[in-house]
Amino acid sequence: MARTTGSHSDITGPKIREAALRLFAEYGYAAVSMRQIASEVGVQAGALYNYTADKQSLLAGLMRSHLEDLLEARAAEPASPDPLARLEAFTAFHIRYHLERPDAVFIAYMELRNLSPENFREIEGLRRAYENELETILRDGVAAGVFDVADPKVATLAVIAMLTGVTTWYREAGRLSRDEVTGAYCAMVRKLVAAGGA
Amino acid sequence: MARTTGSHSDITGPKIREAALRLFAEYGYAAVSMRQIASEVGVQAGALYNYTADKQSLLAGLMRSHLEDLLEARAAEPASPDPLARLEAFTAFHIRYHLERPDAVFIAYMELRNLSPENFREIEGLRRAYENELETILRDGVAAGVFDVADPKVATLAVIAMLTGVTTWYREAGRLSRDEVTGAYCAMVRKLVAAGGA
DNA sequence: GTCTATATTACGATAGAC
DNA sequence: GTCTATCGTAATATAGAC
Repeated sequence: MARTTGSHSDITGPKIREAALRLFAEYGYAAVSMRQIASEVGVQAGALYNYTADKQSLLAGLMRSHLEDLLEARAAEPASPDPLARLEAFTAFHIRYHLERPDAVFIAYMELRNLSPENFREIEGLRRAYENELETILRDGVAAGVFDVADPKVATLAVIAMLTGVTTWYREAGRLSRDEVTGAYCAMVRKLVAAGGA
Repeated sequence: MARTTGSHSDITGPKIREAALRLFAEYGYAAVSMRQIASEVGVQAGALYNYTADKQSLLAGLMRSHLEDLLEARAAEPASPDPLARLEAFTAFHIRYHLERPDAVFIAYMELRNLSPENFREIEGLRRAYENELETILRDGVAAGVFDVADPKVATLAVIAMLTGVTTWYREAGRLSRDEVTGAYCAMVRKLVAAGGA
């Protein structure tokens, strides 16, 4: 199929999203201008509006994609009847997935206040769905008698905060490898929820 | 002592800092204008520059004060020779102090990237000093044989992330009181670091 | 689909009167 | 110490040519 001269819609769209992701993560949504994004992509600012209604939609789209991808990737993980195995799998998955997408993670946690109310509700719903994955594991483990968790909701938030915190300090060139970090966190999470004699 | 008409330096300064703290926490440093801050205080924008060299200094000052106050309050807490008692005290202190200052906490964690390089280094040093408080407790407990922590540095960051995460979800009108939340986190932290038979 | 040009609005910071 | 007024710059978003 012949293309109109200067028609790059199939690559410009993703490039805009990549540039926005990187710049929002580095400088913050409010501090990044549409001109900066356009400059990074190699087009003029006006051209961005062929791909997004406004700056707000660009941000919301990035956050929505991140959380939808997260839920999808999580759903694709193999399940297990054993709560402890599921907990370890969740922990390893969470750390791996988040360390691989530091920019998206950063934005999804830091730019919530820059969402419009409707967008905020939607994004919060997706986050809640993800948290429910862990909460269900904890409740199942308690019901099976293998976990000792006084308040599964609080424990869920505590564990996710702990795990996500890795993204704030982990460096590829640092003292520990990803596997070592994952192992350390798996051990801590296991102790945190362990029943009596564990 | 007689005052010049319109002289309010002794109250305007703090009011500016309070307004900036609140607005930065709600909308983000980059999204808040000097005019907004001035309007909240009840003065014109130009008057702010009698109290701060520029917007950046205003932010750095808020973060410095927060972390210095945190370290000071922590130092004023009674010590104990027992690592477990010190750990519980640290946990309770951290949660209480952070829940009492949600705006300052939010800014200190979210606006790091908006600091100039020199200011960033200073603020990071203060944060590191606070983290060292917990790391020392963990190392002492390991040395005493009452804690089982494979990597005290990682455990320190994990615990602090877990504890600070409370500020993102705790609501005064929520299901749990501060004491209940503190109790829940103390129990989780205790299990997280516990040695064998604990 | 991208460009240039621009409408409109707002920003941080400063100068000088009072 | 605060005001009014303003300088110089940059923001989001749109219009119309190509």
